[in-house]
Amino acid sequence: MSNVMKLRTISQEEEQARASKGVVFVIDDDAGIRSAYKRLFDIEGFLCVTFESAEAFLLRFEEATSHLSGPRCLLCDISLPGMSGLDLQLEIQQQQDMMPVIFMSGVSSEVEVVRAYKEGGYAFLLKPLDLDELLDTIESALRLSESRRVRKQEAQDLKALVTQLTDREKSVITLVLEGLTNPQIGERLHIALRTVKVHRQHAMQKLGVTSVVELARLAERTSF
Amino acid sequence: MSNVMKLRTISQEEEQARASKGVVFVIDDDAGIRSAYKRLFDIEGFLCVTFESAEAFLLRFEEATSHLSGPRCLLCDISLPGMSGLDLQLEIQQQQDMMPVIFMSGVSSEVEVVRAYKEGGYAFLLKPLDLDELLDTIESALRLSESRRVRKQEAQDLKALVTQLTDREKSVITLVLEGLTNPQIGERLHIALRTVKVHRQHAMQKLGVTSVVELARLAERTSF
DNA sequence: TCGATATTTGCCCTTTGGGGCAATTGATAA
DNA sequence: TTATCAATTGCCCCAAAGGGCAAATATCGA
Repeated sequence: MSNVMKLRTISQEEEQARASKGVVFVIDDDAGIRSAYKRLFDIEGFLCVTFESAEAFLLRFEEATSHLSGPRCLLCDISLPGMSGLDLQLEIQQQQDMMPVIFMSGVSSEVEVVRAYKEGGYAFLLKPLDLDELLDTIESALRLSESRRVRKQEAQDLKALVTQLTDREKSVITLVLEGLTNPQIGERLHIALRTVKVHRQHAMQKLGVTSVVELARLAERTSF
Repeated sequence: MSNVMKLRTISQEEEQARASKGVVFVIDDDAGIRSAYKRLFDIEGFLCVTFESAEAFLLRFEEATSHLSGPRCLLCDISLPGMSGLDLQLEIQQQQDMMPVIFMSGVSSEVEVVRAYKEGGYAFLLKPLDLDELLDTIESALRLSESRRVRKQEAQDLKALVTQLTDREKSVITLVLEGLTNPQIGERLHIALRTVKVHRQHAMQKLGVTSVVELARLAERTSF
């Protein structure tokens, strides 16, 4: 393995390690400001990717970070040449990711601020920026992003489990969750007691639960 | 019953009916504006109570509406003589009620708007107000207030149920919720199987559930 | 001191739950 | 056409849940 390869490998690991702590996208049309933020967030241990415009962000942020996992947020100047921060925000809210957007601005009208919040902006920072406030905001935005991701992942996992069930198994489990006993379920579905037991058993196995309590807990977190 | 009494009774019923739809508190130092809002919200079927200052609101809103139940929100001009809308907002966030606060303002600096949102303001409306937007905002704030109330009520009810349980019953139920069987619980607590069953039975009765599934569901919504 | 409540346990009985073993039927994929 | 899988059911067995009846102890407020 060449030295270059070694370095590159280390860099990828480092990249993922940073991404795990948080990916901070920065959009600003001033190259100096971009590099200042990049330095700051690099020091803080985040992975920072900067863009010069909203259009550039939409085009490239996905390919730039799709191989990386971790919470993410966007720090965006509200007044940008081309697509504005507010319009970008609308785009982002449409995506499934819904990454929190933190706006910043030096010369904002109150109308812009109100619109930013109304359209789901996570925060609005006015220049001159307070460094501690900036970092606090970034961190809480990343926490929100992470908790959303976790919730979404859980929902997906559960959905995957449930789709493994056959129709019969699903209907049996549904009645179990309504509190019916096996004999009652048998009557309801016009099947023998033994059949109910088999379906119930299979379903419990597939769902990876060993007691009704676990089953109920799992069912609370999804919708059968 | 005198005619006056009759009228008063009807008025009280009407008052409660309106309160059930929603109580809208309005704070503005301009008497003309206050009465304009009052007329508007009266027409819309809400119960509207106006105040000329934040101080007056804090002093009198509770006695004025404590006998009435229903969702509530506050529509407040941000610039008021004396205590400002923002300071009032801080007070309100401390209360258990946490009624949503909608700010309005004609001449707001963006700093004020940002602070209002950061401190938990529900919305910010800029003058000139759009009537539809105002009503939409009021209604969604009232919905939020209502859902908070419902959630809180549920939590209280459940807590009341749980405190009815004796220590022994609680510990048995806890282990049931961990998925242990009665014999296992008996071993764990060093009590006879029959004793476990009795505690379990009593606890289920007190909690008003008839199956483990219901028990688990209930437990998901509380923290034992 | 007396009655109410909580805690405990034993005996006994019925209903449920869980599951092994075996067999049939129908559908679907290789 | 064959093999796999879902659905079905019967027989049998054991463990667990639910609960009636009765009784002993302990605590605690009236």
